Amino acid sequence: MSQTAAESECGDCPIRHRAVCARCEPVELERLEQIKYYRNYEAGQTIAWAGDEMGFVASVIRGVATLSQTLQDGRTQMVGLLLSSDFIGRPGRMTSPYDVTAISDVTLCCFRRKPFEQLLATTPHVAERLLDMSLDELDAAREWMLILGRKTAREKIASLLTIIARREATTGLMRIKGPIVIDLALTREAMADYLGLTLETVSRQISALKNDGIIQLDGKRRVIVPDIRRLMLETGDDMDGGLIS
Amino acid sequence: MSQTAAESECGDCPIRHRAVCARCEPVELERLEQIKYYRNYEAGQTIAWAGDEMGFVASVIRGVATLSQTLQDGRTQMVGLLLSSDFIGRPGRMTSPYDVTAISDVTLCCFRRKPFEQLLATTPHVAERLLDMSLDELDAAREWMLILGRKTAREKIASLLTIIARREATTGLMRIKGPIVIDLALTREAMADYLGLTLETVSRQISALKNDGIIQLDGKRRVIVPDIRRLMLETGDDMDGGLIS
DNA sequence: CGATTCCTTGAGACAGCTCAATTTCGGTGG
DNA sequence: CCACCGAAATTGAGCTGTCTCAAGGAATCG
Repeated sequence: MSQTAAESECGDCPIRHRAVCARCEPVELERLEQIKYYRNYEAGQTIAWAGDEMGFVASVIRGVATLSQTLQDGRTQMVGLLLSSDFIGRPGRMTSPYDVTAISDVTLCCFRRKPFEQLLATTPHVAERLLDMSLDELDAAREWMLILGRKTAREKIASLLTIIARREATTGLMRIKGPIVIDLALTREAMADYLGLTLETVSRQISALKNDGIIQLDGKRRVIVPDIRRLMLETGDDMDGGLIS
Repeated sequence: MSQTAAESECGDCPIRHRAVCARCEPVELERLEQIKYYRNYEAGQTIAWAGDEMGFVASVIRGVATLSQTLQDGRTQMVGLLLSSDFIGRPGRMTSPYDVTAISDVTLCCFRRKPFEQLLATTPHVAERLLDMSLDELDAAREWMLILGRKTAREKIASLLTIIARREATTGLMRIKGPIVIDLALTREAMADYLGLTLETVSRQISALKNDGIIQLDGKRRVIVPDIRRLMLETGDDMDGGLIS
């Protein structure tokens, strides 16, 4: 009764073809449907603390969540940025080793852990899809490691914007030419935690990119990229493979 | 005919119970056995360049290999450190996005790609194990991201030594108390590429840890840790969960 | 025993951090 | 619609950890 839209059937789900359930047959989907329930979080709310027991795994239907780790003295590093269709939780593990936080309003499609694990063991399509998604995340983590380890502050900002633009493009319509509008759910501090910088450095580098005409700002959280290729040139990446045409 | 020891059966394999084949039934093992072959690389040899086509996936039987990425101007970041039993390659992808390099003498157990993928699709135990290993690697990558993004040079060195000590301990016998001997296969430069530092900074910080009595050196590549807990205190990590007793 | 590669150590430069004001934005209530 | 408030972002000035450039020293191998 809480949200009619969200409580709808898997067939109508906006992430049906991208989430962990993407390859399910109707029969498998029916089994998933039996163990699923929706959950909402407000921006800023913690979904789970590191070490907490989590009774479910979940797909992000809507909004942005983060995984992050903290050192003794409070330094924190974001280690996962979860957008719609991304998967939360690890089968076979009761507790999350990371803090999981909603940084915008978030809706999750949760699956009770035990039945989900049984499903994994019995239906190949879920397990296959989860493997693929995990390997994609591993690739993303490795790209992220290059950013953290070897890029300058300016390159880090350009890389983050490019990554988000790329992901938004995959979801909606892909356009190489013409201005791209990026809606950052992230605060400057969250960007700093993503990139291993301070929020002041993030702010300075965004200003610098703006002054160089590579990006424009519309309010605090919206970035307009007139020419994505100019932005990509700022990432420092080897441009061999890529979406250039 | 080339190496009698290496050409032996899976039953005698030193990584039998830890590699991608760990959970295989005898029947499955037999199928694997049909598509496997061994390959050797010398220290320093490249196993694959980024973008190269790789006709196989493989398990590391012996030695140490690395995955690394390079920026336009030559800056490089290591993104994977592959020890014995680790898996190389991604099912469903023809080319490696990373440079794969043997940094010591390496023996691989290779599986021809196509038959391996068929095996994946038909035998659940290989796919299950691969999912688990991938998720472990993802966790490792995230720990690594924290190191790269937020730790000081000294903390980075201490973390690397702790990680290698931990992995060697898993292989052999685990000992919490008493001196631990770490055989680094890595040069200072490789450590720098791992940690996002320069080799000079690595050298300086190792010297500093030595001068503080936290480690001792035996030659260039062998480190003796008299008290692992003192080293772990230098990592900056939150020590809540861990192998303390 | 020379040559090569790897490692150590030093001195100065600089990118990004810290600390400290302001300013801007977005919402809220009058 | 406007005035106000708090959170978020910007900007400045000085500091510091790591990098850069450079010179030697130690191990390893033919």
